[in-house]
Amino acid sequence: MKLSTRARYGTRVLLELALHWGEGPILLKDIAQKQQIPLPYLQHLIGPLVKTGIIKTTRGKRGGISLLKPPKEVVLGEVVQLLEGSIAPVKCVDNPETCPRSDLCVTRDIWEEVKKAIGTVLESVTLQELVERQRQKYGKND
Amino acid sequence: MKLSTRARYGTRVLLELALHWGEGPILLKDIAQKQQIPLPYLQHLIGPLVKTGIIKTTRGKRGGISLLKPPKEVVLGEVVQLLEGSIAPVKCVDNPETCPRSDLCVTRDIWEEVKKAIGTVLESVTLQELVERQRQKYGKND
DNA sequence: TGGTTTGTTGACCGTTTTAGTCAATAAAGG
DNA sequence: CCTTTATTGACTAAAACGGTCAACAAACCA
Repeated sequence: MKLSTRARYGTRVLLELALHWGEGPILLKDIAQKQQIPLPYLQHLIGPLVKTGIIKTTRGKRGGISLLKPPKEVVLGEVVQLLEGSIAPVKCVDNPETCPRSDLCVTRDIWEEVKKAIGTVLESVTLQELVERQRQKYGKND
Repeated sequence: MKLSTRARYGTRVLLELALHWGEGPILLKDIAQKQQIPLPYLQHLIGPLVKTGIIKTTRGKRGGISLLKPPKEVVLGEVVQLLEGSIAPVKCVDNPETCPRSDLCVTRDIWEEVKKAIGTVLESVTLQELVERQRQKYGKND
């Protein structure tokens, strides 16, 4: 029932980008350092984020990565979903056909409710909200 | 973000016991067959359930395992918690000291909300309710 | 043009976790 | 004492996971 490091790191990366929204590309190296993520690992993390159009990358001098949408429009649900593959606590919730007992299994119904509950929380949080929460904790100082 | 097989099997085992509440011990072998769980695996599953007093075991002829409390009093939360170790989606929610950034990390706050949401669902379901749901799906026929 | 900066990709590795098995043991019943 | 049944511990195979390395590609700059 643990979230993968991919998803945890991924949200932190996007939070970092959201904090610097509007300031142009941020270096992977800097993100790695600020968020304490191994750089080579980070390099792989961003792949899916680019592919789905959440961030864009810029190469060469003064390059880096940056958000494609304003923080207000990026919801945590899609991010976790993307990096985690699925937020369902069991396979059969997303793919009933993987278990022959799916249609009559009452425990499956519970796992489905769990998935919904998780989804509700994650759909209700945007990067913008994370930024605001962070600013409240830290004060404006980065 | 997947539930372990331990937890999935475990709830099915308890459901099976709840369905036969009041009928005396049920053979591990029968449970294994009905719920399609490998018997040797099942043998290990029950260990923690016995230890925490959710079920009791009886050896020898006409032995097996049985619930210690009525199904109404067994809540899914404690079962999953027990078999899963924890329902927190990240370590730092249960043990803030495992991450130095815990007190200032806003993503951690979100994971905490996720944990609460999962907990709320699981605390709201008892074995008795699973039994009733199952009877509704199947009719009274086992 | 060529070199430097930066992201991109794919192959690879070591560890841990997980699901599952096997076999030896212990208790209860008949 | 023999059979039935649960208990325990050692063990294994496979997958997942976190992480690294190195070769490559694009953008920029001089």
